[in-house]
Amino acid sequence: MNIKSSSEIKKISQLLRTISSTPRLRILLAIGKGEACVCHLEAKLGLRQAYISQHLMDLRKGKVLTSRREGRFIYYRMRDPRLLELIQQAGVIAGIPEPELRDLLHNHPLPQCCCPHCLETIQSSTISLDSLPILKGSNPEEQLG
Amino acid sequence: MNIKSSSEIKKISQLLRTISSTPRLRILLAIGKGEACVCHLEAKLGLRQAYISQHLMDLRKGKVLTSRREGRFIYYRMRDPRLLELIQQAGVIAGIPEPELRDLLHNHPLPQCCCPHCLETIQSSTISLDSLPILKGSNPEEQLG
DNA sequence: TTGTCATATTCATAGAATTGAATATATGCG
DNA sequence: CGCATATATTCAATTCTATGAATATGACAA
Repeated sequence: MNIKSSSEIKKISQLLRTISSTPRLRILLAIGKGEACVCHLEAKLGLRQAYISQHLMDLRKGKVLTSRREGRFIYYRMRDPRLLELIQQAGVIAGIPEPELRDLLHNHPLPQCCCPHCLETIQSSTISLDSLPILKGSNPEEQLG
Repeated sequence: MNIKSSSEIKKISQLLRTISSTPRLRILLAIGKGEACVCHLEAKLGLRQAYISQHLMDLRKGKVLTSRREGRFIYYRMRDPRLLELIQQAGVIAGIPEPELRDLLHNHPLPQCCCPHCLETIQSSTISLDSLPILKGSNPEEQLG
């Protein structure tokens, strides 16, 4: 649109715009430094699958995330881990106090997820299996491996 | 909208959204670590005054800029200078090479501007006055002090 | 092949952001 | 005061973006 609006500025603009939406920020914080599959994010964020997939598509198009298939599951991770620091710095500038910020960036365990990664986490964590919420139409063998 | 979308995430989201628009990014880069008045930005960016003022209003509402009046001029500056580093870091993550990034962040002199600050800069700079572009309806005495 | 599970895609639309045009305010000067 | 300059505000129209609903794809198992 503007002659002087260089392609470099457009790149920065696109990156910031891509990560600035609330659901996408939540997805990025949920992925953190590791990996997450869609069902993981679904369980963690309480959003519908199709909705999450749409935002994951945006994040892929915006070169923010990469994906990797493993059987039926697709795992997403940051293309550049420095992005997490950028978000953190944005939080600092936005005036969020340290404790809240730390909490945002900390990844709590995820008993509601059914993917292999999370099952491992649950088995090796100190969370009592009795405290797990009941999954709708769930199959105990699948849930607990 | 989403129960789990905390107010902290909304703050980060709002900050990023505010700075992510191309014209606003350009304004922020033009201000840099210093101050700038509207006419300065107008000259530097080649955008209309009302348009710039609109975005400055957004940036003020988004707590990104503060303003200070000095006579007829109003000078804007970053509320938090770390924001410039954030933008720079976004540039790095967006894959902009160092030289281009350095150029984006570097503030070139501004002969087209008429505010007292710029007149000082021109007078103390090594730029030949003969090379200055002619302002429409300009008054040489005002231009050169 | 049929079925099921995990995930992706398409489409329609409500709502938000961007922008242009016109106009208003505020300061300083003569 | 009346005028010029610097900046702000309002309003309407267009253009994006976000979201929901429905459906499609792709892998695996029986």
